[in-house]
Amino acid sequence: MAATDRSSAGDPVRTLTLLWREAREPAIGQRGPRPAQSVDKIVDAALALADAEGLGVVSMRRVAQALDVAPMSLYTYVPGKAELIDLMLDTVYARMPRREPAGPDWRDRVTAVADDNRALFERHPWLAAVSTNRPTLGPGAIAKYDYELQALDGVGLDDVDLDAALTFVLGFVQTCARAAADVRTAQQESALNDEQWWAANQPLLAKMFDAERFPVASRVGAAAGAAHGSAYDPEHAYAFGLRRVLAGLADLIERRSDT
Amino acid sequence: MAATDRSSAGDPVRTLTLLWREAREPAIGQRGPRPAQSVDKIVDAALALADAEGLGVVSMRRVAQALDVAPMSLYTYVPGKAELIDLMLDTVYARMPRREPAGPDWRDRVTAVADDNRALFERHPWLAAVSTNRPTLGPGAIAKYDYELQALDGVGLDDVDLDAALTFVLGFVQTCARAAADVRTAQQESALNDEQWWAANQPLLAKMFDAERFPVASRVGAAAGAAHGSAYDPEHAYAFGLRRVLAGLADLIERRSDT
DNA sequence: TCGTACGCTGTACAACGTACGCCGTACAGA
DNA sequence: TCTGTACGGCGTACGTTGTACAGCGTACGA
Repeated sequence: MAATDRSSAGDPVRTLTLLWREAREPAIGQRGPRPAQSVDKIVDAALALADAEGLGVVSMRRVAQALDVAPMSLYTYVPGKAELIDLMLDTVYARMPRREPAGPDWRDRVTAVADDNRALFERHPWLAAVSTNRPTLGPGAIAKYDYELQALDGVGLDDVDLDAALTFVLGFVQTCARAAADVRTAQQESALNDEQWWAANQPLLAKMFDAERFPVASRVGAAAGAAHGSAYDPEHAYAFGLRRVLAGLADLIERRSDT
Repeated sequence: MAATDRSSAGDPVRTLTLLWREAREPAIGQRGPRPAQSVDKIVDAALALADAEGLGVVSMRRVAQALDVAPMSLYTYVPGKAELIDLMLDTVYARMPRREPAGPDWRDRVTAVADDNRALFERHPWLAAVSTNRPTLGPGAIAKYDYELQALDGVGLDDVDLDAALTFVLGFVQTCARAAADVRTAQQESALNDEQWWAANQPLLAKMFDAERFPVASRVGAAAGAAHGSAYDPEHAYAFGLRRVLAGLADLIERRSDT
């Protein structure tokens, strides 16, 4: 299988029991050598590797090497790489801070949720590269869900809207984080600074910002580029977007005027 | 290089000239055999493959096979797979419909932009699997940018906010599309129907929806699951989110009361 | 003490992107 | 018309990935 870095393939029941650390399936008698590793050790090693060098270097061989173990030994504990990534995800979810509610104003509480999630993506940049964040339904994900729902609980939304509102907020943060990560990697892998880039693309830039073919794009693109110092400013996008998100939710919470 | 399915590595100048179909670098004399393929033929073949069978089967070998050509021949026209994906992206952007403005109300115009983008992700499901949508700055991307900006031009936003607002809308649609794609693939690869899944996970479900440990999650999760018939309903998430997005933008456009 | 369950691992396979160098074609210049 | 050479095409090979499989040795249950 040529799996891209996606989570969770294979038997979903097996994945779930693993996430909840339910009894492993042999485990009847305790014959044979005692396990020298553990699921947690493997997940921690993979996490350390991903945090330090990115998801790209997280291969089964590399994780095994970090544990001083043969690559195939990992498969004694984990069904495959997809499940390992699921475990990594659930682990960082479980370790997120669970503060006291940020205040009586739901806006402050939602802002805190958004900021915490943004910080999560900053602490673990590889999160933005995991293609699927499909709810793993592990203990960490559910604890996170429970905690974050509380920020919006009691403001008068029914439960269905409550769930949708949280999904909306988290989706926004994720999009921002991914965009920010894209900018970072783009900057890293092109060894060009801005000046060199503009010089090298001089002839094309005229076409790109052709005010006749693309009147609005050339005008707005120039203005945005000048304001941010580059084509995309993650910080500004987050600040702007969060205000829109809060205003959008306010319309639902404080007015309830639309369906 | 262990590239995941991401776009654009290598020399960005080369990528840009390719996107704009600028003169290829040899092309001084016209010696040697005439090219039997072309960039466009290759991109079209890759697009057909991706549309039909997903991004996972788009390998250089497979694209070459579709063109009845040896794998390495593709490298005569395209520097590598990353650039090929950039070209695929820009091509589908270029082919998006460019309608007349949807009406005098900016809400209708923004809704049309969102719907068109959602349709794009539905027509090309592999788009959701491309990890990076970093602006390729190809002709298609710029034409799309120019066209979509017009939906929000003239409503009283300054250019910087205009750019940010569009980014905000498109980010929302992208998040929805990715989530929807995740649901689809999850359903496909687990051959379990809902009933079997619930039966198999019976013992774990009690823990997962433990009303003592996770009071809010269990309550809201149950309500949302019952309302949608599953854990996540892409259609509902899109409808809900789009209303929030419009309300969030309205707060900026019609009130301009916050910074 | 012995059988066996089970942890561990070496080897191997299929698939990937792509570097390298050869082959043959067909035009530019003579 | 002839020839040198630029260039399209591609066969081979390398390094990397996830992981199937079979064998080996350990340490507990009986």
